[in-house]
Amino acid sequence: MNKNVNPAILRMSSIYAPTLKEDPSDADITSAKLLLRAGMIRKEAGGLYSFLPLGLRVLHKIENIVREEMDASGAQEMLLPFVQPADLWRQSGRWNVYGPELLRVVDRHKNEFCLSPTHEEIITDLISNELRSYRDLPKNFYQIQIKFRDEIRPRFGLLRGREFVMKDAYSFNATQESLDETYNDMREAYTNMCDRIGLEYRIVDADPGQIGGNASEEFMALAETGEAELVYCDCGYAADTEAGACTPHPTAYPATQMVKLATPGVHTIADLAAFLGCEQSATVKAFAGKDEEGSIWVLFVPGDYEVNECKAAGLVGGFEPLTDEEMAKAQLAKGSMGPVGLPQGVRIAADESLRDIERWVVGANEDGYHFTGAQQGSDFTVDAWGDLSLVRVGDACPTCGKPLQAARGIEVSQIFKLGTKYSESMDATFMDEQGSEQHFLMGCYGVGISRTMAAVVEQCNDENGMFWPFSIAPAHVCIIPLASPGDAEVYPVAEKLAADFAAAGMEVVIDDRDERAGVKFADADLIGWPLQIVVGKRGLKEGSVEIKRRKTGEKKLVKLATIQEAMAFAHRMAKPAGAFVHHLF
RNA sequence: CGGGAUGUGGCUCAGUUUGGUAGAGCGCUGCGUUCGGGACGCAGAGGCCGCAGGUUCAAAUCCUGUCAUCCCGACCA
Repeated sequence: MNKNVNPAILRMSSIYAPTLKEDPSDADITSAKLLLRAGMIRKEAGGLYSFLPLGLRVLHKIENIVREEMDASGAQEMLLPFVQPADLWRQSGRWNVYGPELLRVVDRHKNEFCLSPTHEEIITDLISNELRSYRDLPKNFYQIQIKFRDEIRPRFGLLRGREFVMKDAYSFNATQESLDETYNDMREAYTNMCDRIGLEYRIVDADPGQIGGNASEEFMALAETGEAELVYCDCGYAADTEAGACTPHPTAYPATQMVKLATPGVHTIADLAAFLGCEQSATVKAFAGKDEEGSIWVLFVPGDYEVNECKAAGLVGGFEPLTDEEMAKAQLAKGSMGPVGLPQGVRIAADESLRDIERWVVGANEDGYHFTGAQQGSDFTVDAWGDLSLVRVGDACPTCGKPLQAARGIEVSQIFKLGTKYSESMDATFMDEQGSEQHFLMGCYGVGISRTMAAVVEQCNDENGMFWPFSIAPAHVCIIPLASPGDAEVYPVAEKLAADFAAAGMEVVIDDRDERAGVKFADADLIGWPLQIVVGKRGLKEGSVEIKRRKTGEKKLVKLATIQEAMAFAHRMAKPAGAFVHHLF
């Protein structure tokens, strides 16, 4: 094993980074293909990856940025156990709720444990014993650790692994104002992280969902390959499509009494509107599902909108669409459901916007028939009103009214106000100023570290490979000597450059392999070092080397003397990486 | 968990329909010629064809089971 004479300089001749010419056949998304091809990660099994040296360098850089921002926010780092006793999960009630995604194991004493998918239980248990007074609050603890979730279908490389690296933080606050403050601090810290990492992202309103909190936002890295849909507006508003506020404008169908119409050949809302010669917005769409207790609900939204199942869950308390069999069993006529004459016990929920529409055009709960002019209050009554529609592109922005635009994104992090959900179930309390026991107000704040790495690649790639932002690149500069190792003309210059860069605080790698120029160029492009410096005989004749910016492809011949000056400058200013680039181009 | 597809040297794949004992390209080793955008020649190494049964004189190939991977659906950082 060769000792590395200057540890600040990476050597391609010894780094374990086996690059591949072809895409591995089981890689299904750009980031996975490129990270695998660049020798940064390897797949062990479905959703399980090894990080090779270069990949780990990137991962560590992201971790450190996250760590710095968390520390700056006043949060304190901890490390909680990865294997957790089942009892804690039984206390919180999630042992049964979590389902098969929670991987359960039994030890030699037949005690049950789980591989932690998240750490609310253990942190709450940990601090509840010793964080006793309002004087100790607020506190915010975080850790960077592996999580395990036994995904139904792991895919998309690091974007949806079963095992993944996450930063999770949990805050404990005495008052709502304090929780709001911590939440905002986290929001700011996350904004800083995303900016430093170089992501193109949007902060979107998210669905607090079953976690039971009352506010939540997600940081979405914009990418066509993202799984999440979002709507946004130039004014800065953005929301997860599932959480986006939606204000449809249904129109009234002209009718003064309820009429039952035979509607042969009508199967869809479009058919119905055409049959009646009206806008789709003048009809009402129905959708059946059941709540947590199994009670059946039929939801109604304006005909030109879709039902938002996520929001429905919030309104009626858990929501699952009925299967065809369940609908038949409940005597619901698929395709012609309406609020008039529903079976006993079926409840009705409707979109807020329909409140102002007195008479509806709806199914007659009988195949081939519809009602026009079904009257609210007399022909039927609505049990629950709420925002139930799925926001569409072009809808008015809730803050400024301009038409919303659509995009896709990768959820790289999320911040939550949990409230007392876990402190109540785990009975974690503190003593307030009045000397009475209170449940902690909690917040939780997660960053998908390994997912972020993949998200960056999804944004920063071209036909030749990746290009890393300076802040998280495995190294800043790759020096490429175009000669056989030991060449007396080229190598001394290349080595000197490498040493000078390293001395000035740059992370530098030298491609000292005995490879042809094409191989070195191709690998450098694939791995995505932000800067490449080609040292060849051609340039050296004039005392210069070629500098290439990977991201833009810009190339420039630069005199060695100029580089010396730039390094001296960067050294004086104690500003490494960035300062070089500006001075060299 | 349903529907579809695929498992063949390190990687990407052909061969399976019509059974006859395994191939190509890349990569790897050695020698030579090359050397500013994934070079060329010659000589090599490397596979009980995912696994387990079965049919057959004979199975990568046909049958059964099983495991894994990928795609499409319901869940999620």
